[in-house]
Amino acid sequence: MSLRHALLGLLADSPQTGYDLTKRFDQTLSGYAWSAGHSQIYPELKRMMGDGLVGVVDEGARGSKTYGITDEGRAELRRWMFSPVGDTPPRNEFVLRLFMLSSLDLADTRVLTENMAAASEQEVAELRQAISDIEKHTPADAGPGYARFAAEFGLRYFQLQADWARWVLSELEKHRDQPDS
Amino acid sequence: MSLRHALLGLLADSPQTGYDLTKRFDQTLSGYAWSAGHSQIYPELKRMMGDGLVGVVDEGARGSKTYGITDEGRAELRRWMFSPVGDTPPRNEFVLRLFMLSSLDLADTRVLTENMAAASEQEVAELRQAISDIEKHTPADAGPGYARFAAEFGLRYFQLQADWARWVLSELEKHRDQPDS
DNA sequence: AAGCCCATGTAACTGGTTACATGATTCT
DNA sequence: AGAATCATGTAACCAGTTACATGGGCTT
Repeated sequence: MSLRHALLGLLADSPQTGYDLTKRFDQTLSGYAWSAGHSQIYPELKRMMGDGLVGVVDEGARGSKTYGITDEGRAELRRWMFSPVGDTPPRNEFVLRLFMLSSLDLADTRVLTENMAAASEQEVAELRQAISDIEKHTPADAGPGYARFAAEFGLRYFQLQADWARWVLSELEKHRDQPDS
Repeated sequence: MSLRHALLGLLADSPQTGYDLTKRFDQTLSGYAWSAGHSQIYPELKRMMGDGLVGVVDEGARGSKTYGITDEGRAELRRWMFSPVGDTPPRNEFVLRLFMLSSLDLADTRVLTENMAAASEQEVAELRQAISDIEKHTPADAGPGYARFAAEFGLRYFQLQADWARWVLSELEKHRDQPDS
């Protein structure tokens, strides 16, 4: 049940409403980590309150409830962070396609791989821009930048996709004389 | 509905039974692409036959049915391969944890990051071994090795995780004088 | 004959998505 | 006044997991 721990992690940073949490999922996690809609988040927050992991720390306008993490919640989050990974099976459509490349003929494979490389390079460029923006607005003596860490991971990930696709193209090039092997 | 396309991709390689397909998911795809159990695969194959994407090409012992991809199935697979990615949301527990690092104190962050680096390095070593085994048994004049492409991706992916984790540790080191920022 | 692997299926349940529904506040 | 955004919720549905169930064929 990773949704629960994702919510605990976000609330560990600062207390937030279900609405805020929905946006955070959309903006920061849904890229390559996890995703959830509000219809899943609101009921889960209630259940987590029942389990003592979070509490309502404030009620504002429009019936909004601000949830905060409890000590018990923090302990549970830490326990999860240190537990072995591996339970939830991965779902990565990009990688799935890459495993299926062999179902195409050579010409299609080249076109598709070229597309993948270009798309990944596009994402690299955007992330590089975003990171340099972050760094411009961060004083040199600030503490460790966790948002920066995540962005760096994303950058390296897309760079990997691009490099890998270019490498596949070069391997395919070696076989251009035997088009049907 | 990626399960359907994963099955089409596997059947495009060669006709197989539901049982075979279940094993292929386990052995090759469940690492970082996709996963599915037999209880999901058997009904889906039936539905796909209803939709004309696959057909039973052989019936063997123990009531086994060997499915093969149809022309219609091949066309659908190709259509999917060239369609924009992005529909199915990612689920990657490792990356989720990495986004949650900031919820730990500095000492815990160091220990956990060190663990992540070591685990990834272990996987790199195993994959490197597997790849060199593959290459030993492949004649130099063989066609493009798609299994090799996938393994290469895996290798680079775990190498990325390891490198990133080591980089985070070095960044944290820069801040060891301000333990609570 | 016993044990293992092959082989297929269904049922109950859980997690996740889409659609429906409502209303308050803020901005223009 | 109208539109956009804030804010929460439920219901129906779909995808995926776990558990239950059965039996044939192969090896020792």
